Amino acid sequence: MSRGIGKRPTQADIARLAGVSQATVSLVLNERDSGARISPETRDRVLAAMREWGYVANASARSLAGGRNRIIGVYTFEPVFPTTGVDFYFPFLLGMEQEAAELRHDLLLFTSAGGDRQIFRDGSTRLTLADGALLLGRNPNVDEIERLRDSGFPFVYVGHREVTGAPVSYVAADYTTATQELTQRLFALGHERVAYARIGEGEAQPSRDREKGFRQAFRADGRLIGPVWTLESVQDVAGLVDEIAAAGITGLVAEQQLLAEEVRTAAGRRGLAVPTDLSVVVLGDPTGARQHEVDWTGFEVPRQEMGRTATRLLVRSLDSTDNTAVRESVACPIVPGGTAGPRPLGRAR
Amino acid sequence: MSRGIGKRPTQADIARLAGVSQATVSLVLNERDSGARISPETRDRVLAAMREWGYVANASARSLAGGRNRIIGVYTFEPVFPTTGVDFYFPFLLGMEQEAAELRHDLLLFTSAGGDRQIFRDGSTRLTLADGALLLGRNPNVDEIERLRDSGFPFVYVGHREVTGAPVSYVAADYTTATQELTQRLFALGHERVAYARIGEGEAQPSRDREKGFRQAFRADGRLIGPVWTLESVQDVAGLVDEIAAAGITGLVAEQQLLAEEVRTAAGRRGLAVPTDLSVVVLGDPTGARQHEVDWTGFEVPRQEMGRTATRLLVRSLDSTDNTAVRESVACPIVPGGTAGPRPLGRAR
DNA sequence: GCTAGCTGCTAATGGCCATTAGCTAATTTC
DNA sequence: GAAATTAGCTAATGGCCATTAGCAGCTAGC
Repeated sequence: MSRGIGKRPTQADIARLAGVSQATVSLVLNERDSGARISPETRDRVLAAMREWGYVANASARSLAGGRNRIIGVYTFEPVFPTTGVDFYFPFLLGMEQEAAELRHDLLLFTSAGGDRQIFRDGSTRLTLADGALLLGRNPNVDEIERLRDSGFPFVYVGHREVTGAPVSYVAADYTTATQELTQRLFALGHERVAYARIGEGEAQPSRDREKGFRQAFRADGRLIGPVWTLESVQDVAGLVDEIAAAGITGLVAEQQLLAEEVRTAAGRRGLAVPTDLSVVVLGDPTGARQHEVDWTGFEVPRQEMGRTATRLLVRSLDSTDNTAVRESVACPIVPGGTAGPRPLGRAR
Repeated sequence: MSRGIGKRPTQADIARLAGVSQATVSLVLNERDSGARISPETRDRVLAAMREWGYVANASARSLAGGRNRIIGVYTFEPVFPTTGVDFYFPFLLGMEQEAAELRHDLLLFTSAGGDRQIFRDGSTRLTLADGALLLGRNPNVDEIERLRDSGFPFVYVGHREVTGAPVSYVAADYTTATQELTQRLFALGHERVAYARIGEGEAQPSRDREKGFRQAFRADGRLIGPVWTLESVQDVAGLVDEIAAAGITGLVAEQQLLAEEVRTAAGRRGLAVPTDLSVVVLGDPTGARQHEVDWTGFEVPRQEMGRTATRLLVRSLDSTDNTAVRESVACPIVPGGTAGPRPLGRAR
């Protein structure tokens, strides 16, 4: 059955077999409504030859000649699948897959970078095999992103990315609005003294976006902005709870779930229960989360939807000639949970 | 920054800029230990031009010229990610990703087929963009597999595949050995009357492999082969339990977890407890499994390892010129569980 | 001064396809 | 029956790169 082992037939081979020219084979194959016409007999002869010899077009040559490839590259700055990131990345991928399938594109997962993940490698990048790319990762290499942007290669970053120079396209979760809503929900529950806390330096974009939402909530209500505490590490939680008690805080907006968990434990030791004495909302970042028993009030990061949106955006920009940067944000669904309650009464202090 | 929007520089452009020939650019880029030598000054000039203009090689042209692409296609006969299959397919993908990364290959996920998944489409397939492919799916289209085999395109099927005509390469879980072991384990626990049961027609390869293991266990022990029951649907479980009781069966080898669950429930209603009165082992197929409370004795399908092995096999066959079909099987780890106990004593019947 | 050998580069080719200008033969128009 | 049109095809080109044969200029050897 297997003819000419190791070498697949080309259009030229088929042409020779069918007694036509290579161009005719190409025309039959692509069957456009272009000027050229092919008689049914010739067409059938060519198709028969293709079938008999198991002709399959060489996709590389095709893309070289034609341009589009209908392939979307997916590049992550951390290994996608390998264990640690599995739960984090998988929903993004899921969304991309779904949308790509609908838009009739395939996904090329760039995984081969190995240890030090970098897009460019000896002045070359495999990324360009695809028509465009979706970039992913919490700790991207900004230089490389800028270089890619300057190369004119179309891509969409999944996650909020601001770089120097010209802007890049991205899809971001709308942490700001969600944080604002959660904070206002605390206000609505009667909390007067609401604070924000995080672990780490808060320089990352997602962190800034969240804080911004927190501030907006106050501004919208015409209130004086509540305290924002930045802890260096989990060790400092005890001190944080001291401050909470001292300042009479009854509503806490916690950036990380880990932080919320620690606060809950530490507060418990002081006889403060969540949410009876202290309401806590969590801002969707499951980093280092340990337990899953508590049903935290907070929001979800719409990862799957972000994957879909990014894909849609990318394909749209591939279809158009306009290559200005685009941004889109995706709403974060609020999770009601059970850790935000009414302000404790009679707690004068 | 962005020069010549929409068009990336080619080697010819760089060559013109650096005052050399296109071939020189290519040589600098690839820097092989081939015959050609380039002086350091020229090299630097070229590299500088590449950097300045943001040169990136066109991967399609490269693969067209060079041959290998270091891309492995992944094709599934069912959508990979979309919800239902997620848990099923993900471990395979995980294994493929890991192995591909180690072997410095990228993964091209063919997802664009849309509703009716078929490899060939108007006489063409995008699969060949990759150097080879990994095929996946419980309900493959056999015609297409045969056609792909006949086309000479290298691929490895993940799962046991027998087709007509020439054989194809595959990696299969060793259901046979695992089933044999489990059955023998029942023997070792003293069970004299051991039966096999499944839901569905049992024509699929995995089903046949399991039954084979069951038979081998008996043969190895020189026993008369126990009954094999094939149920049409879950409805028939009550009847099955009747038969079990009537035949004095104390050890049951259940193909599907769903079946095991139903048997356990139905047996319970008759006052038969698992494993006190009836030992049940499950053959790794979680199809339709509902609950997870019971710690079934059975085996695991080593999906991740299968993904790795298939990838390794494929790359090895790409590296060699020999393209005969290869097979490999991966052992299924036995899960001790708690549903297989010693034969009930005094149960004369 | 002539040859041999080396260094450093280039011209040319091929890989497979899509596209277009243009050609031939058949058919229609007047 | 000549001119115009049309149907059906092909030759040629370009897309970007890797590879190889070979050329020009130089040095070393005798």
